[in-house]
Amino acid sequence: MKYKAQALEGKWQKEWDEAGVFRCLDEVSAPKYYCLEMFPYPSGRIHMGHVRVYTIGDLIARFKRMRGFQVLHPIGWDAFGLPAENAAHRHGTHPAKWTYENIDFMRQQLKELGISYDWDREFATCTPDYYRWEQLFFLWMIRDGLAYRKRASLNWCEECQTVLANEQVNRDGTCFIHDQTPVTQRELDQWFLGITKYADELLSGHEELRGGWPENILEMQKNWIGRSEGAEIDFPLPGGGKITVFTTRPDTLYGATFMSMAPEHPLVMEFARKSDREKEVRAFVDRVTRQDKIARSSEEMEKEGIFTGGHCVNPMTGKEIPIFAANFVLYEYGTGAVMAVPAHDQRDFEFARKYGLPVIAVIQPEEEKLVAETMTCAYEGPGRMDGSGPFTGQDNETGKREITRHLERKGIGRGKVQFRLRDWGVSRQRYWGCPIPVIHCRKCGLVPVPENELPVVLPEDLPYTREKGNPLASAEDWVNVACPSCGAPARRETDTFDTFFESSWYFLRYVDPKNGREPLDPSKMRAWMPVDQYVGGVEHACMHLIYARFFHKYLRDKGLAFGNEPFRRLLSQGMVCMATQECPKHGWRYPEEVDAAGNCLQCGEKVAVGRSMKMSKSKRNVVEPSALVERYGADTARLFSLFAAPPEKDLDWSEQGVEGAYRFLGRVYRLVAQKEKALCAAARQAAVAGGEGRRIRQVTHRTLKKVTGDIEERYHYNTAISAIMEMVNFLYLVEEKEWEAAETAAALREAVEILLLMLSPFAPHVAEELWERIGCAGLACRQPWPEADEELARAEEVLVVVQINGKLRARIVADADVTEEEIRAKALDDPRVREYTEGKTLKKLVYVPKKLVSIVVA
RNA sequence: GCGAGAGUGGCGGAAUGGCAGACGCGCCGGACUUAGGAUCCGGUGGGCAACCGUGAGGGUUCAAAUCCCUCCUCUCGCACCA
Repeated sequence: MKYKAQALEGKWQKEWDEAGVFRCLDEVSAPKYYCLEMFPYPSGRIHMGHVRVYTIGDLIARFKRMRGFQVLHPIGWDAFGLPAENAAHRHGTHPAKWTYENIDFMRQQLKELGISYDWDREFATCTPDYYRWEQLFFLWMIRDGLAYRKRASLNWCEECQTVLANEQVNRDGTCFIHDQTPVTQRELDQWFLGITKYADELLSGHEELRGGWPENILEMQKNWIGRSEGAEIDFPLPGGGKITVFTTRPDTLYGATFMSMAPEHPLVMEFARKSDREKEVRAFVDRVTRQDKIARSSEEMEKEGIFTGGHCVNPMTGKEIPIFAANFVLYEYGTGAVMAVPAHDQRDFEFARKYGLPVIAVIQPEEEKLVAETMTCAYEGPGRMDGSGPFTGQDNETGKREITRHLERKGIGRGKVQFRLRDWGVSRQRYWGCPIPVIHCRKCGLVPVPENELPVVLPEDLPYTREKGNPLASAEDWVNVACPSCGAPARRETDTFDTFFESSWYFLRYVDPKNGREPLDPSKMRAWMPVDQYVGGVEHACMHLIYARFFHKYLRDKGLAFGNEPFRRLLSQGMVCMATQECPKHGWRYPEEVDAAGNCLQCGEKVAVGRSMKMSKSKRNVVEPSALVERYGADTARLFSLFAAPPEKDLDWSEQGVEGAYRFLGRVYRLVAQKEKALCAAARQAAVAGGEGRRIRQVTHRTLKKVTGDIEERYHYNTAISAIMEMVNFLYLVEEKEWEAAETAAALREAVEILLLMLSPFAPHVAEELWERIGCAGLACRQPWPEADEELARAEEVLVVVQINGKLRARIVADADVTEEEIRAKALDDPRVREYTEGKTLKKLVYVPKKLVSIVVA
């Protein structure tokens, strides 16, 4: 009679596996549904964040299967990446070994959770069978001019003799391994992908996604892409040549009194050298380039600059203006130089006041007249053009267009749409990644590896040491090759791809994961894409999701993908959080290092309970999924994850909440087990009945309608579960005799069957077990989702509340088909209402059908 | 700093302009029991009450947790972590 999750879960996982119920076949007539969760990085073990995403995805997959869809629900491993190298560095384990062992362990953990994956489609991105195709895509991209080389600056540690990721740089600018060594910037040639060519389409594609994607994600992407309209303007240099700037305010051109350049801009040092200011300018540039880029763009950051010694000419006024290097100008954005209009840009204003540069107001607002000398801040709003030659008097929006036209006619400027989005740097100076299929030849330069020589396989048998940077560089057998073009000795590129490369197309490969002839089979792509539901963390809002959309568009242009957008719907789930515990002597404590009374098990001191934060090993506020499954079973872990919060919100982990979920499943189990005999004896067809039978059926169908809507339309699984709980509470209160009487027993059998089917996507193992116990044929997870009987689900009575002057004063029960007149009369006649309205004038009466009557009296 | 979110009982949450607190946890009481940290049943925002209550303050409305403005606090992302 007792609910024993463990034995029962193993049994059903085996049954599902043997029946192959989750294998997704290509040739089926049912409509397709592609449900995908963001694949995991094989970091070692599953964490609660994984449990949450995969449970949400599985709920959707199982639900859609019951809804009659042929569901594709795959899983794989995002298996290249930095942690494998860090592990190698720390523990001496080879990245490949570490990765494959982690995959084996985590696969087992996912299987224990009973997630309904088609395991036949599993792959790891670190295998040549997968990455060979992205090497091919890259060769295409080179040919299409979408991949190109550019110098870019990188974090460099002299001690490691290698490039560092941002996360490997300490806050104080030192190396994460050698905390005495300052990280410097070093310029290297890198591969870039021209994602900005798709910038406009990535933005306009939002129209297609609207409705299926959360609005906040679209907003974040929009800001990330950062489209802004303006103009490029050439400022001639007195000695010949020019500097081009991008501005969104061509209307303020007459007010440009100096120019600011990014300290990294090569012209900065050139000007300095020519004017003997090299020393002081160099000092400034060195200091600023060491500053944190985020801090540098902050508005609060002190605006700093230095005169470079150079001048250029304002093309409208013909005046020479000085050129400064300034800490707030970013080299990556626009042209790395901006015209400074202190009267109409706050940053320029602060800068001009600080360095005593002229301020000229060229836009006048409606209400007041700006005088440069008395301005205390920049005026950035609209107005009329002033001191702007022939444009004076125009409205500034007209002025933007007119000045741009004028510049275009004279050939010294042009209208330009600028994006904040930058081209994607994909080179990584690392070992554990996909080799970039290029060969460096002395004579021929960069030579792409010929397609028929792909894949360039990453040698996994290299001894891995951190000592000399990327081990690929010293793998002589691998690095030294004959140039494919001239046959002379040449060297392979030793950089590997950014791991976002792999995650940008894995969802396409799942459709046809074993295809050895081609990366993607067009007919299968047409059949299965797009992904109908994508589930993943909000932290991927910009980078992964934009890269993946970009890849899909490129592959569409190559005729391999179809449609414009790969993910029709997106659900971005919140984080899993838990309270932290801190011992005054031993610091952060794992939950199992604290006793029931809240004392540290090591020293007995009282631990301080901190506020709930994202689960992380560093704070030790983590719960091991395996321990949870061992203790309560997978169904409890799943049910709690779905019940504790709606999917898009952060979830607070609570041991007691888990306990509650477990208790609920026990309650369902006992209910069915206790009534097993009566249920098996009951008729299989619930009749349209009156009395108690009808009441039972009403509860059943109302619950079914609510649960269906919560899953299908609202994506609120927590309220779906609470509705199921309410139904179980109701069934517990049904009297013994009703389980026996024929008519009510049939209604109760129907209730229990529907209950188990509703429970099946949430807690599939226990649902399966009980489904079998009450003598139902087949697997619960293969049954069609039941249809709610609208007639039974409909409310027969409505509760109308009466407000008087905004305060709730009475409640009225009426038939569901009540008319407005009836309810008005009934409301005004109610004794409680009369008490408040007696002797007063009725000023207003609002009736919200079947919900509320609002009376205003004076 | 910029961008995106969140803030409701003792706790997780429910209610998306219309009964604030569904459901669960915790707590209190009862039943059963040799026993209960099992199970089943009931109660549970505050206040004696009028009433008061959704981070703070203002506004719109017959009606605001929900819409608008100002502010506070917290979380996530910011391009080499995935």
